[in-house]
Amino acid sequence: MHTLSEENYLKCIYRLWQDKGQKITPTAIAESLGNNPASVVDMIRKLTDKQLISYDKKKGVELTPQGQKDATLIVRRHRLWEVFLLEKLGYNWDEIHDIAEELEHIKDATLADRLDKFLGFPEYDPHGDPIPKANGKMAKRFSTTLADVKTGGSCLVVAVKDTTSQFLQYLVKLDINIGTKIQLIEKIPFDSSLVISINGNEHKTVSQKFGESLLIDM
Amino acid sequence: MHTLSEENYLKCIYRLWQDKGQKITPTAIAESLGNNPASVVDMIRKLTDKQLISYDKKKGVELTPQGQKDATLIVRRHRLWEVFLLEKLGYNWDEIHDIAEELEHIKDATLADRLDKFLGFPEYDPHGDPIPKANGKMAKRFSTTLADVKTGGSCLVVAVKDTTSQFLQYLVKLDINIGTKIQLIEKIPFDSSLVISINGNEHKTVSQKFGESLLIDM
DNA sequence: ACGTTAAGTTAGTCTTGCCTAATTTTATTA
DNA sequence: TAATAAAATTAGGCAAGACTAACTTAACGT
Repeated sequence: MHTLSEENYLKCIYRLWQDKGQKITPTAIAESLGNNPASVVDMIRKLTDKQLISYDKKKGVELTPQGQKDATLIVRRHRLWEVFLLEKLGYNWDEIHDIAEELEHIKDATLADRLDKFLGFPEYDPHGDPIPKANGKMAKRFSTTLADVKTGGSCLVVAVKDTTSQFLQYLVKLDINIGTKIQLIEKIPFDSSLVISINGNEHKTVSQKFGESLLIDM
Repeated sequence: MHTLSEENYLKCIYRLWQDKGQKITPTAIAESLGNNPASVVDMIRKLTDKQLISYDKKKGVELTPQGQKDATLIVRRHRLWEVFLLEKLGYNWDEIHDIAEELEHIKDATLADRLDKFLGFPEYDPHGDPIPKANGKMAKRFSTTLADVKTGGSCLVVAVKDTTSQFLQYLVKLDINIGTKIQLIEKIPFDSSLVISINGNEHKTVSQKFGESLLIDM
């Protein structure tokens, strides 16, 4: 199988691919992983040799069918472990990502499937991301953010785009969870800040960045 | 905290210490890990610098109080994960060791305690080894083996000293489990083979090595 | 179109953790 | 006790995966 590093690169490329659908450049990968672009070039060569990705200066980095399969499995494991940590071990929303980051690399042919069964075949992880099934398919991924809502409109929080504990802890503080109802009261033209009402409560102002990190369903 | 390699050395030293109580030499560690003695010497230096072990040519390798604490935690995590894999995910006896070998290195301050609670604070792991408590204490460890039983005597299997899948699969084949009753019918003087009766069934002959790998309670 | 900046790449280095080969130290035994 | 065997150690090296510095290629604004 793959090394820890290879798996992290694969997952990163997969995420960038899902997020943007745009051309994936070495620099983008480097930024995403906090690595040096030179290191990324090394790994691109390695993963290309292993036929997990292809790289073309025009098209950028792309996952091969095998690379997609492997990356999907890593994501599947990550999200299943997150469900386990939250539901079974009682961790908080903001604590599970980093631990799942380690657990996802445990190698065993049947582990993910057994865990999936044990957890009752969940469709979404605690952050609202769909969990790939054993066959690679997965439920719909949400893409509309709070920043896309029209003034006066209401929506439901269905997922988060950012899983850092800084963001998640902020959500806890604001009492926002998966399923929370948010109404967009006003957009401030100056800096695109958003004035919102959470569950019909008093108005609060959040940044544009915040709005873009919260996935919603209208 | 420690690297994967450091943790594996710590655990190995801990095991050798528990097993024999004798002097722990670089060669013994090398054999146990399947590494070259030269590599062991490197790591001894590293762990000594980190104040986890002490090394004296006369006394051999010894764990410092901190080293004991850290090693105990690794063993705790390993055995708790084994219980989880067997009881919750339905793995077989002989499949869990290698997976737990990876899971034991997951680093999180509260993970072991949460898992312990989730599993109902088990005292022993599926191989009959006592699980260290959060405070480092643990239940009695059995030390008498089937090879110590007197001819005609009976005993109960309480643990295995060998956790390789070769041995465990052999046990499955013989229908021996934790709690199985075994009577020693005869010892063959020539090669110390043992003629036994498992749960009162027909006589079977096992090797001395086999007898020494099965921990029992009289 | 050309010069400047950004992106990508190459070359060389470092650390970790392992190795082999050679050497020194310790044990064993004739 | 000397000879030999075994164990421990040192020296040097290698692969993975990161880095910095330097160089090349691409992009972009005037």
